[in-house]
This record gives sequence, C-alpha cells and structure tokens, in this order.
Amino acid sequence: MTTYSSEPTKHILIADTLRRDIENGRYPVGGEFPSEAVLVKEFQAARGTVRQAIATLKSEGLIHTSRGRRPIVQNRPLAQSIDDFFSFSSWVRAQGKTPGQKTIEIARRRRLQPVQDDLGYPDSEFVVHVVRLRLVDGLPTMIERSTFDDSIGQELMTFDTDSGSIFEFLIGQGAELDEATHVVDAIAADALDAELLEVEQGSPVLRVRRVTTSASQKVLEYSEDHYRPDRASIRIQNSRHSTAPLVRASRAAAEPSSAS
Amino acid sequence: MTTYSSEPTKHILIADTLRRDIENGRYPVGGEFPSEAVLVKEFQAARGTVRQAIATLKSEGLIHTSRGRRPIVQNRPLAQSIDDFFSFSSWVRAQGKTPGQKTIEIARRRRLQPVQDDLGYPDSEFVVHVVRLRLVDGLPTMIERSTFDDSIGQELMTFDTDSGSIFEFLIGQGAELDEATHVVDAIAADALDAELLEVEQGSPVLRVRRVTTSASQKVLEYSEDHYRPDRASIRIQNSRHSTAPLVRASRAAAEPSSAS
DNA sequence: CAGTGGTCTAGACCACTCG
DNA sequence: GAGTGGTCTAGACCACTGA
Repeated sequence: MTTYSSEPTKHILIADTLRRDIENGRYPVGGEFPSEAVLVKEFQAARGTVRQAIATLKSEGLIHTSRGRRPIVQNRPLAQSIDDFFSFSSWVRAQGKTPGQKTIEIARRRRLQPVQDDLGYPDSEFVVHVVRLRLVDGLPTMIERSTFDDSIGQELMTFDTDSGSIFEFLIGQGAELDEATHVVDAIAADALDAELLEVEQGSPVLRVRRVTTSASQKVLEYSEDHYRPDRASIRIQNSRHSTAPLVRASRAAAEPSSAS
Repeated sequence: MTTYSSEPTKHILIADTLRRDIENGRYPVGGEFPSEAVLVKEFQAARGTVRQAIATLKSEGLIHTSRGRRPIVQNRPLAQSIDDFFSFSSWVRAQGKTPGQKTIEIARRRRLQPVQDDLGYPDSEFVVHVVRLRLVDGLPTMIERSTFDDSIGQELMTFDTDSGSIFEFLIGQGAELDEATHVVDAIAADALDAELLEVEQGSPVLRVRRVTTSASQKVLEYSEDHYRPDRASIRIQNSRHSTAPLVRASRAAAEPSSAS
C-alpha cells in the first residue's frame, strides 16, 4: 500500500486486473474464480506472487477462500477509501456532493498550554491555528478548529486555505499523516458555532476531536470539529464473524427529511 | 483466519509470540521491532513464514512497516472484541468498570408505523419494546430504547432485563445478530433523558441509532441510545496504509476531568 | 481420486533508510 | 555501504473439497 515512485509491481498489476474482471462481471458474484494454477499460467508469475495478489483481494473483501475450494466472489463491499475519513473534502465528494470552505482565521502562535487534551497535542514551540467553516453544497455543515505542529504548519501559511483540502495538500507535500484517533461526543453550540452554523446557541452539535500522528507517533495535528447534527452524522458498519475487517466507518450526510 | 481442527501453524505461533511480546512491553510502543533476519534465526523458520506472521500483526494494526526501516510498534490498538461494540455490558467490563441497568419499560405491541427510520426497522406484526437506563459504576450513562422483532422479542419476555446484557442473552439463545449499522449524531435531551440521565432538558446528548440484522439482512432489532456525553464517547482509530483493517471503533468512557 | 488452497523452504535481486 | 523490508521465483508437502 505504501506508494513508491517506481512503476507498479507485478502482484499489484495482477490484483488490479482481477479486480477489474470482477467489476466487469467476468467473474460474477457468487460464482467461481480461477484457481491459482490457472492464474500462474495466465500471468506468467510464480505462485507466491499470485497468492499475494489474491491476498489483496481477500483483504478488500472481494473474494473468499478456503482450503480445497476455489475462491468465491463476494458481495460487492462498498468500495470506500480510508482517505474519506481523514478528509472532509474527500468524504463530501464521495457522496456526490460539493465541498466548500471559508477560512475564518489562520495564525501562527507560541504554544501556551502544555496539554490541552489527553488525546495528544502538537509539542512544537509554535503551532499554526486554522479555523474554517466547511460547507456541503453551499450549506454550512461543520466548523473545523485545527492546530498543526510547526513543522507542517509552516507549509500551510503558503496554502490558500479557501481553495480546498488541507489534508490532501499536506499529503502532497509529503507530510506523514498516517494515523488518527477520533473521539466523538456531543456538546452545546458556542457563540461561534451558533453564528456560523446558523443554529441556536446551546443547541446540540456533534463534536469530533481528532489527533493525527505520523507512524512513529509524533503528534502532527489536533483538531476539534463541530458538526451541525442535522447535516452530518457518523455511520459505522460492522459484523461479527467476519474474517479480517472489523469496522467500517464513514461520515454520512443526513438527508433533508426528519421534520419531527 | 479460517480455523482448522489441527494444531496451530508455525506462522500463527510466531505471530502469537510476537503479539504477546508487544503486550508484555518487550517491544515498547513507538520503539523498534526485530528485523526479519533476526526473527528467522530466533524461530528457525524461513523468511516467508516470518513475513506471514508479520503480515498478521500488520493487519491487526500492531506494527507498521516500510522499506529500509525496521518495523515500528504502533499505538496499542486496545485489543478489543467486536462484541464490545454490540454490547454495552461487554464494553463497560472491557473498561474495567461495572455495568448496570434499570428497566423502565418492557412491552409487546402491534407495530404501527410502517417505517420509523430509513436505517431499517423490524417488520413483524408485533414488536417488543424495551426501555432501560444503563449505568456505569452506578452512574446513569445511557438510555436505551430498543425494538425487537417478534421472533426474538418473545424470548425476551422470559428474560430478567434487569439482570444483564440482552445481547449476550440473545446470542446464547442462538439469535443471529450478525451485522449492525450505527449512526451517530447529537440531539437535545428530551424529558425522559433529562430525568433519568440527570441533565437539563434540551442539553446535548449523543444519539446512537442502531439496526441489527442477521447475515441475510433480516432486521432483528432497532435501537436508539442516548448517551450522556460527559460519561461516554465513541473512539475511532484508523491508519492509512494499513492493508486490511480500516477502522477500529470503541466506545470509551470519558474521564471525570474536563472542568472547563 | 484429482484438484485446490494453506503452509513452508531456500534462495535471489532490488529500493530504500540510516549512520 | 551495511542493513532492512518489498518483491519474485521454484519447488515441496499437506489438508481439504468434490465428483
């Protein structure tokens, strides 16, 4: 999964081909899949390489394998990028809607509080604060209050934060935003929430606090996002006895309905 | 993943040993992990076998690997059963605390509304409603309003709903509670919430709506749970480039702190 | 029984990281 | 440049499935 500059490897090419064949219907859902021996000949590859490609498809939930049997093509699992959970813009686009943003404030400040939250917090001497109102199809949906470690915050000062996804920009700059922990709860809207999200002060908002770290656990970002609860929610799907994948989570835009 | 009757295979033994070593602190979080070459010698195994064990740990989110670098031990992804997300009792016990419950109402009614929620709803002629106040170490934490399909609701009438986990009871009865979708948002506390959770009416509560289905997608339960947000929250951990597991979610009890 | 996937071995080359 | 993980090969034995 780690992306390298060089061209795709063989097992990735094989996996891509097979994935396409499943989507094309060459291997129908519930039907059978070629045996490893066949694939070895078809792709002129060693069995290990073929197995690596098959492992990829298994981890994506596209096929199911067991000993003695041919692989079985599974129910199409809503293909959804993990990036959708990191990036508001990516999430909104995945819903077929249009993301937007209005920067309220961007500032570089000396970090004062040693620790604001037991979740974690950037520990550089200076931090960069960004406050933005996020829109879905033009509707105010979320207020984002992010704090970046100075190492990546510096690059942010050169970025037009009204233009799009900070996350995607930073990834493009090579930032190691690898892991995140989100904590979700509910609080009362403060004055800023009320004004920008156009709700009553004190009304409930969905709060998502997030700490993003590098793979080596250096805290790179802390963010506190307040969602207008009638326009966004978090959806978690899971199943018992499923081999590998435990939980899939995605923010799902609320429908206009529910006029109770 | 598939369990066979025979004894564990070598790569599973290796993975188990390494997993235990991580938990024991032999390989501290953020620290380094033995190289493949070392493990090959230590376990007298071929490199492929060692790599298979390592792949397992990666898929569990325990370590992160990349080319040229030694593996890095990840943030402890609180080894946690998926049941913890289905069952409040199981979740609370996993936190080392004591779950409790006080039944407010249990009733069997003719189902009136055809569909209450676009999430899904039991479609039997009669349904069983249960309303319970859930406690953590004696503190009111959540109100649970569940609606069961008559097929499993019947068995519930014979169960002392003050005695423990409905979910665990039903599983013991052979109920096929296999898949669930949770939708999380925030709403204002209603009169019942206010009284039982001991909060102001209109103050924010965390709402979790859940639909539980069998593997064949028959809706068996619909539940709307209201959490007191200072006593419970939902925690989601995820990482980019991890092969299989996309998201881990767990409800985490809030600490007493936060006196802003 | 033949065919299949699961496991394991022993070697090789390469891309990358770090001192 | 030494060490590391990512990729690939070629072969082997075994456990299980299904006709």
